[in-house]
Amino acid sequence: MNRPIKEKRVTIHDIAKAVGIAPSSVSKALNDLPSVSEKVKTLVRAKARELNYKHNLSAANLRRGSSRTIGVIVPRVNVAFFADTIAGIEETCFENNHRLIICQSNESFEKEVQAVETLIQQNVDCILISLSQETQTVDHLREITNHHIHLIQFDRINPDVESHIIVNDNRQAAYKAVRHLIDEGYSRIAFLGGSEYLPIYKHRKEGYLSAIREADLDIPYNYIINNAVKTETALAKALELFYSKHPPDAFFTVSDFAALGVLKAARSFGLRVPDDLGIIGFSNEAFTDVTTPTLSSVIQWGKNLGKEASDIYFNTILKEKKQTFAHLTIESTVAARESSCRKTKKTALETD
Amino acid sequence: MNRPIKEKRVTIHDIAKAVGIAPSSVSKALNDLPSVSEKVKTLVRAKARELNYKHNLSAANLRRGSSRTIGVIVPRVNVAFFADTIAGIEETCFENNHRLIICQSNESFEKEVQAVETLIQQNVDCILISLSQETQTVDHLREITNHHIHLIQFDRINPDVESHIIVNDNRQAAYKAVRHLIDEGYSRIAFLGGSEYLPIYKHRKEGYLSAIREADLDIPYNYIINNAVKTETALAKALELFYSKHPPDAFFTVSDFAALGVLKAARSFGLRVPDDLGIIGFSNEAFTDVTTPTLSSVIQWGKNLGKEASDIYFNTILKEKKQTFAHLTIESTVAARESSCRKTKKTALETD
DNA sequence: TACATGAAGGAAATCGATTTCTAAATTAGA
DNA sequence: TCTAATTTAGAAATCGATTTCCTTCATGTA
Repeated sequence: MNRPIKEKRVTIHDIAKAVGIAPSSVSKALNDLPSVSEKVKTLVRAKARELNYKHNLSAANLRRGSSRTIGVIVPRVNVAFFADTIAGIEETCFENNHRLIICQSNESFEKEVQAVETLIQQNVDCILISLSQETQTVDHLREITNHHIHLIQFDRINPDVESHIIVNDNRQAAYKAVRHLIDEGYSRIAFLGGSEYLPIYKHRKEGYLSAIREADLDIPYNYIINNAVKTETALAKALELFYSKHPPDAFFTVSDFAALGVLKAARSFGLRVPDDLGIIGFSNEAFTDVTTPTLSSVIQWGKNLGKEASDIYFNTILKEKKQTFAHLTIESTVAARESSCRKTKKTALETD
Repeated sequence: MNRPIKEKRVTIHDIAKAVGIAPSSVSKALNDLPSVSEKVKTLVRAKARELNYKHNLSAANLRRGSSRTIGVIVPRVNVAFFADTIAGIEETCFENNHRLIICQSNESFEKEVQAVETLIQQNVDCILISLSQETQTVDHLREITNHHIHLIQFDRINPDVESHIIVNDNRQAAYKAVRHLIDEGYSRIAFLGGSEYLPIYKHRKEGYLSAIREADLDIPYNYIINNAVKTETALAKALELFYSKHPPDAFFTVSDFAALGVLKAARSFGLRVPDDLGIIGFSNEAFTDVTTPTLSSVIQWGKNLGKEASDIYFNTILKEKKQTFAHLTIESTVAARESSCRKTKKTALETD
């Protein structure tokens, strides 16, 4: 007798019929366009709520050609910096009534290409991307612009692709970190870097070198080590140096994980941190706060970067309709915690 | 002279024209349907690649009524457990050629409702959700099923809503954690819990109590403290107990952040961990590995849970078309690290 | 009074892929 | 050889919201 089963989705036609007007007017009312009276608008809005109408994005996208959705692709969502960046982007999107789709590349080139594909198919209006470590070619980024989707690269970028760009000032940040070590009286400062091919790591190395040169410090060639971003590699490399003829009295590492490795190495070798050895890492991972001693690091203000990045879309692109590409740089801050402060002693509870 | 500007998107009609067949055949070819010959299929696929055709999901969604996309809503993406869960879901989606949209509620009810709204509008086929701490009502979850979207609740669930459910065995996990403390010779075990209204915390408390009762331990009423999941609150509560007449000799906390607070409190009070005080937390956050001493915790196998959860959709719902609701439980594991092992001593480098 | 102006609403085309139904062509079977 | 069965391909309707014209009607102005 009763045959409920599959009621169809409520559409603007249903609202139109219920209110007694044309579907086109309903659409205009819901979009708050000027060519429909306030009276009709309130009527439509009320009926929409009553019928529990849900806007069908697929239909609107198809017609409009835009989705009021932006996509972001990051290597990993559970890395402090990217989590912060996403938080910033999210906030801006929310304010501007846009949706956000988050994709992870997991540092894999293949997944990154897949993610780009997905976002293009989803018809997003803008893609924010930070490249995976594996990424060497950029055809997939060109795809994005070919499809008339706005492209904003952040942090891990490739300058060969024309796009809006927003980065951290890695050179300057590294310089400040090393400067800080020097100010604390360290002079034999070793460097644990990343891949030479990624600009972020290259710049951190340059910052390190310029601080070293400026202070006129003498650094043995073996103090400069690439490809040591992980805890284990860093631990091994640090131990090697501790056993060498001229061991360093401080480490600047391009990742906090490496800094942790150095800390473990120091502990197992019997060095006191910060008295015998200074350590400063990079990125301000959550755990830097809970080690003993706490780890100094460089704060990248990811949330801020995320906001600025999405602002490029909402302001520069959408509102001002500028044709030129934005190119922004965010300054970082040194978080001097226990592991690098032997003059200006800090304790765990009062750090930062 | 040259007028590139805005070439239109390549559609199946373009392919159809180029190959010399009907658009409907192109669609069938691209979807690998049986009613079109192999010859045509290869022809179409080649031409599609050549023209750089991109499937328009909005159009397909609109027509099909489904999007081959699933949505997941979590309180936070940068919490170890949820990051793992997402990784698991992602893998399964990838294997099944579905897209994944990730949303964060940031533990806010309002944002959670917003996220649900977004996903309904995006026409996702299935929503996986873990509720925010603020969530008390569930009308928004009913919305999901009203729109004929499959609903799977995981971890932080509300049993009042009919849906597929997959949870961790929190009771059992807590029981095992406390049991472990008892086995290590602790007997005055305090409990730092969460909100009584969230099942996960309620269950952890029950597990704690059952282990205590089973061992016939005498626990003063003030050892059982709710709403202490954060580092600072835990630190304060722990200190209070240390100063009391009958201080505990161990803590079981429902979060690793709380465990960290206890550790800090112990340090500032001058207690040695694990000798004077045993500590075990919950969730196996990344930082538990790097504190001194390392923190024992409960591993929840989030990735596994994520896989099982999405399997419910791909297997139980899609393939088997079962009408009943799945109800799964995942077992957790105690990670006994330094902070709780005074009999079976562990060192930082050999843990786990 | 006659005309211009503008506001408010509607009809119909459109976005691009899918799907149903039909027709043609091929193969098999008797 | 002729009919039935089976492939293969195409025509056309469809999904739901948006948008571009129009039309109508009210208001203001000369």
